[in-house]
Amino acid sequence: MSKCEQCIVRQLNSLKTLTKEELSHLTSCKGDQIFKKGERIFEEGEHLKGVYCIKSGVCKLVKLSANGKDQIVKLTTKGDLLGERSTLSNEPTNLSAVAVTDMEVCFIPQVEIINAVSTNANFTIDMFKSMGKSIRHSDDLLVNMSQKTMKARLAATLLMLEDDFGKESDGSLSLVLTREEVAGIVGTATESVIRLLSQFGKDKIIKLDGKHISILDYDMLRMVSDGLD
Amino acid sequence: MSKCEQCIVRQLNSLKTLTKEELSHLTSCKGDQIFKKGERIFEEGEHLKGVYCIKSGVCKLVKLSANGKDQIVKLTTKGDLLGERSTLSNEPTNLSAVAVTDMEVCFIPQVEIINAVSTNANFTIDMFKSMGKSIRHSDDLLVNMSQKTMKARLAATLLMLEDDFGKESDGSLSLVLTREEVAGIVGTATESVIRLLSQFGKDKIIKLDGKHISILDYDMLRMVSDGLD
DNA sequence: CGATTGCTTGACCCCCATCAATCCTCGTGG
DNA sequence: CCACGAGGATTGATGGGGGTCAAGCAATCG
Repeated sequence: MSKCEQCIVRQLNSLKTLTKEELSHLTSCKGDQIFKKGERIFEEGEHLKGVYCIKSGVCKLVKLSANGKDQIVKLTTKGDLLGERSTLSNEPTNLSAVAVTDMEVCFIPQVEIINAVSTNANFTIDMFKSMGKSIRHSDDLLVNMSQKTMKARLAATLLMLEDDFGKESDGSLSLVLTREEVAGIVGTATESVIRLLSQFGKDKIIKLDGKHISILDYDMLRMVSDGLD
Repeated sequence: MSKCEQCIVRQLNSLKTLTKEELSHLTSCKGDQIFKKGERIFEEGEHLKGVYCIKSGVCKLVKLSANGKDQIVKLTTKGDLLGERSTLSNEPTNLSAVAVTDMEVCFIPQVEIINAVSTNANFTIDMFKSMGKSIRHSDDLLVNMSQKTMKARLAATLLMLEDDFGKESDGSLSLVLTREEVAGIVGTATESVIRLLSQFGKDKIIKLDGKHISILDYDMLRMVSDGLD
């Protein structure tokens, strides 16, 4: 069981504002967990007993829509917290969390979070900031989803994937998703994703190598993402 | 200038957690403002100096998309706070606020809010709850926008309008919007809204009387909203 | 090495964005 | 009181986007 004081990941989220005392206490009460690719961390409607801090791996937050298809609302990774708002507002989650890759996470009990909020003003402010960012993210996404064409949405998604997860030395996107998962982000059918991707390939905007995707022409991709093509 | 202590509207939002002392202080430093239909309370990208508490009227929070069309992200009304998250996280707004009807609002300076957060734990918790609700709302909307057909989105919008704003004694929706505004919520062209509305009318699901809309068959409307028709 | 899961392509057709023209309605000024 | 203009509402025609079903292929795994 690793110590929170020495955890690098912690620097990436609101936990960075905790004092040494708070951290050492946290070490003693947190729990470490492993989730394998495809496993579910929690389920839509579940009542969470604390937050999860991601040490490694990638997780998708999904919501089942009326038509039975999963919509990926957000991808989270190293340093992100899961279930903060349910824990803080003491309400069931509205999303399910599913491991996209193998993951290491720390579980932090609700009491600790509530405690930190009521005694550490820095922590509170930081949580407000991160929730604010979350809302902004949702709003931006909302406008994208409702106003852009599928092509533009897919372009935006590819740019986002590179921005958030980087690329390998060969230039391909580090995070490898199934076509179905990409479709879940874009909000369309997998066939549409395939067709659009192959069109981008023909247009030399991206390069397809099996399931690996490399972006070749960033400017063009950005233009497509803005609907200017 | 009315007193905060006696303000009924305050009961509807996080300000209800303030103490008598905090309220009487608030009375002395808040500002009252009137906005006429169509006026803009604040603009996307603006740096807010505090939050607005809506005493009466309706306001739309909009975001300009790349294609130049306004997307309505949220409608707010009596008791809602505007600009909470920008004020708390000290960042520019990502949305513009425009009066849909004439409005009375109170302006509360940022200092007061920050102050309340750092001294009043109840206020903090309540703010977390309301921001949590806001995120949940955005997520739900996101799934609706990305997965549903226009018809289903419009049906969902009509149900939402009745839920949030009620109906008149004659059964018509209390909040009267232009077709263009409805289109801005649904995320489509005004012509599509018109065509879909008239189709709902023919199907006896709603009744159209000029710009006034009455819902006749709730069950059917809910089914359409779920894409089960 | 079968079987399940994911990928790809084709065909079909409906939904909806867009442009254009007309009608309606209401507020304003003469 | 009426004329007129502007913004909103409506209808039509048209074409492309993308949803859906079906079938075949590749890859991964027990």
